[in-house]
Amino acid sequence: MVLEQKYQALLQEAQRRQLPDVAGIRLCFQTLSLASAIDRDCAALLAPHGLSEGRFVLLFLLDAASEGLAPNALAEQAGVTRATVTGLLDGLEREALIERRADASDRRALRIRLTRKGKQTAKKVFDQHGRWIAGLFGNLSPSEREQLACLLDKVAENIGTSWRGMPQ
Amino acid sequence: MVLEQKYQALLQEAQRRQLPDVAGIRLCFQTLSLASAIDRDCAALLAPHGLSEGRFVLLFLLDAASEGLAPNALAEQAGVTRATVTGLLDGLEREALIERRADASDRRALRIRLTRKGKQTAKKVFDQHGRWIAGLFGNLSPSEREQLACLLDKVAENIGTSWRGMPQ
DNA sequence: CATATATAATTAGCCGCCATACTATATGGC
DNA sequence: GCCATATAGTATGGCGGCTAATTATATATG
Repeated sequence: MVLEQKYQALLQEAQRRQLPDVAGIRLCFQTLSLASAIDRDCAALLAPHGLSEGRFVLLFLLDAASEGLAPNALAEQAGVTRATVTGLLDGLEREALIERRADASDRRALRIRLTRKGKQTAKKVFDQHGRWIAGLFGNLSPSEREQLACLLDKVAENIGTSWRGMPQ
Repeated sequence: MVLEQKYQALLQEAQRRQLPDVAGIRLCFQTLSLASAIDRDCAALLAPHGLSEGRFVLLFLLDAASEGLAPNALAEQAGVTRATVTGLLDGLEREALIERRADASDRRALRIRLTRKGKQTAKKVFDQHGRWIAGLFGNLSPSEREQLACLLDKVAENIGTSWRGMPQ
């Protein structure tokens, strides 16, 4: 697997400096490079539909809510700020995939609904996205998948614990 | 391991819709969530030094080049555009970690050098960063590391091949 | 020598994310 | 009923990516 250019540069430097645990560093960079590659692939899949990953998430959430959702609910479910949702909705509205309607009972609030085009796009994209993900991990056997999940969990345990309180 | 909020929402929807291969989807989201968590952790480690990940990479490259480097060389080694390097250098210059000097032999070119503060920061941060990474993967045995690297490679093979030419 | 082309760095504008600050509206306590 | 406080959505500005365009300088070619 090819590391991202920046990681290749960092890794080379780490080797030159004979840092301890170069293998661990390489593994870290490999993980990050894979994730970036997946993100890029996903972005390339979504772009022709006028979607980014953030917009896609909102589209998905809205498609599941036939009555529409308020921006603050979208923000909470997507795990981003309301300000970010405003920006993503601007994009979706430009693409004519959603519409903002005033809420009847609260004049501060909005109700976001998919347009007809939004629903059509959603249908097409979800299908494609599902097959894409299935393809990504399709050549791993069930036991390999379990191993991978287990190893990722094991790494995740260490995050946030490994440098706080370090001698600066 | 806890998935990012957005992935949790997507996964729940995938389950509700009974999409095929929910396990594969979960594994994908787990990988992406881990990478995001690593990035966040790294950002938190670097921020007190006035560094982002991009700036850190340049700092690393510059520390290795005692004679300084031109922005275009930095761009190439870091794998970003020269325009991006200009922005990163602006940040590093604001933090007084680097200085831009005119190149003696080519009046278009610059030579970027670390300041004294830049060198000191570099030394501290590299050390801390190295220990941080080592800690991240420190609880994996050699054989587990090899397994993980192998599984990541196997996933990486599928990227870019799994949706091109799909029935849209 | 003059001109065309290539290269170095920057600027400007876009995207998606964030935090912060603002306006409008609801709501609860006195 | 009035005012403090909370909430909804947005505006603003920063960061770090990108592409495309600009300006200055080098270099190669006729």
